[in-house]
Amino acid sequence: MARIAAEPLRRAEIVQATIQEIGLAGTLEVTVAQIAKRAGVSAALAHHYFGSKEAIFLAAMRHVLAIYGAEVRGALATAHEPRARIEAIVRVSFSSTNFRREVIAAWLNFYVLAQTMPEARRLLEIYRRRLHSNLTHDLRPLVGARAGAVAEGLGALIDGVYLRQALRQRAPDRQAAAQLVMGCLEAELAQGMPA
Amino acid sequence: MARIAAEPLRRAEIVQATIQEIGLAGTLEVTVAQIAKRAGVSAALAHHYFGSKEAIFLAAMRHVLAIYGAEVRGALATAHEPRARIEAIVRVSFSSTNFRREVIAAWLNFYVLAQTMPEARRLLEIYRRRLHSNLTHDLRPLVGARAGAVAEGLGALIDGVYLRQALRQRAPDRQAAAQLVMGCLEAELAQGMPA
DNA sequence: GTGGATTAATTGACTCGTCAATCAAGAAAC
DNA sequence: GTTTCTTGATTGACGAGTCAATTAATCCAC
Repeated sequence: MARIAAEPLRRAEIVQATIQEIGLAGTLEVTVAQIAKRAGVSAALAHHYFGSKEAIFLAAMRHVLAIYGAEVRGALATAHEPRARIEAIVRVSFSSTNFRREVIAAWLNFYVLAQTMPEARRLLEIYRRRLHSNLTHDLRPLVGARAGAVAEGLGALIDGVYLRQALRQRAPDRQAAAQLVMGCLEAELAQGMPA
Repeated sequence: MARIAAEPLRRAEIVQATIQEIGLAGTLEVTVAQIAKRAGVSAALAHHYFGSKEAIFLAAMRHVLAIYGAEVRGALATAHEPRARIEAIVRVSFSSTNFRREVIAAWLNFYVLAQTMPEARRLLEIYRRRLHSNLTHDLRPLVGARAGAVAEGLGALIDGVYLRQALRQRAPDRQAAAQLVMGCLEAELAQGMPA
């Protein structure tokens, strides 16, 4: 062996730098050199560890999705009432970790990435399905057969709020964003079970 | 003078080709050569008429927004009841002209474009503001002071449905999409005026 | 009408920059 | 002295934008 394991550290640094660069540029048109520079390494090293630019993007995506997933799991672990669980998911979606400039820009660009990279599409599909499944599960006791449709709506709404935030110049207003989705949830819950 | 005016025709063809290429690629990473080839002209001609790739993208964007705007105006012209007007806007948003593969992909990428091009951002802002204004106007008599918030929600939801459709492989289901948004609208209207 | 003059339309070939990916070699740990 | 870590230099491809040249329609003077 030689040296302490630098690989995991470097990989993490490069992934972080990738998210930051995408956030700063607002685009996937970021060069490996830029990413590497921000990570404090050479472009060659980034290629050495990841093999390709695509792989770097995928790693960044996995990271963002992993963080989100972990937070959701954490929040759900301590919420037991259906209503509270749904609110927990919404709150995590607009937490300070996830609902911030770079990450929002990253999400937007991941959707673009998914247009050309099957693996990226697959990752987003997993996120979408899990969100849908979580929401449906806890909506069932509240709105019965409408659970699926309402879950679909909430999911789309969350994505829409992200998309629109990407357009804004101002810093994300987590409170307002969460409130907006909660309002819609409120209205749907008031509808109750289907007639 | 010389020849019949070919310029407007060519411009339109190039704009069409641009939307198609973006739709096909799912990305803004399309070459001017590709666009020109699809339009049946040389890349040099595209540059001649538009000056730059950015200008081509902006023209494509203006075209998509103009079509959408025109359809909305048309639909609103024959709807007078608030409820009918709101439904008209939703229906247009998921009309066969707007809610189809290429145009959806184009929208997604226009959001990315807006991250770097102020003019693109401006155009999307105008779309957003007009939608918000239209919805708020007709929501006022139905939900009173909540009109603004509900309009914001509906707008975000529509954008979200577009975003999610961009991820799907299947052809867009206009009926289902419109139904989803209508369902949310329904729930919000049932809430009525704020207490 | 007719034949240049004028002007728009159109393009192939070229330039110049950029960037992903490679490689061979150097530095540093153990 | 072996292995990992790291990089500068290089390559090869690609693509936006330019330009000079060609084509062809229309006008006008006669």
